[in-house]
Amino acid sequence: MHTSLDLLADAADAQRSYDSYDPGYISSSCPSSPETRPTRSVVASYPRHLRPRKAAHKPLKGSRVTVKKSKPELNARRKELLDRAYGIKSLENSPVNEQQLFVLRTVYNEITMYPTEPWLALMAVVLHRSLRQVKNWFSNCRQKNGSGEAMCSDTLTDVGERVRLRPSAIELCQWSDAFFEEVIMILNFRTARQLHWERTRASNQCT
DNA sequence: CAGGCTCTATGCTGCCTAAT
DNA sequence: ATTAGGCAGCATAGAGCCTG
Repeated sequence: MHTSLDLLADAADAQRSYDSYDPGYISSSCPSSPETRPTRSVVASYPRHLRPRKAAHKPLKGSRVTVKKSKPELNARRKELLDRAYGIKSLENSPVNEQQLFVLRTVYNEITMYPTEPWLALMAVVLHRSLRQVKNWFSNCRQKNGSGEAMCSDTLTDVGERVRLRPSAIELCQWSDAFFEEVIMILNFRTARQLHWERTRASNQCT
């Protein structure tokens, strides 16, 4: 499997190679569909799923970022992503599958421990998890691994928004929503392909 | 089966920032 | 300067899994 930095470098090359960015290519039928996600609830006949829960947090209204200049198309794209992310209904307490875990860990370890809301929404859409689940995953990961504040530094995106990124990610290139999307799509696709190859090989060895 | 561990989700609190 | 809103950190609840 390629290293995470390889993937980032590939995405950086991809970004440099095209002029017009078309953000509409994320298909609703992404590889990590909900029916492929193993859930404890399914195994245990949904015992917890059917039980009443305390009220969830209110949806977040927007990340606290400083915008130097606004881009109507960027804002429209973000609204679309957020709408789709909020529309995802994941099973409660369902653990992330192998593919989702690899993508999330790569972002956490190689890019940022503090993704902005648009980036969280993008990951939610691509990985087919709810926005809150992705947000909780990062929150819990920081909790498990310590705050790690010193491991991320402030930097500015192409539209002047402040984000906290890993030093290695800052060195790579200028970050933007489009570039992050490129990275996630490549990462998700390669992970899906790799896992498919490994499963195929394992089943062939069994027969 | 009990106890410990892990993972996900929730509630609370303090801090920060933008708005007034 | 004050205030309101949002976020991160922390503690903890609850469920599943594993092991003895």
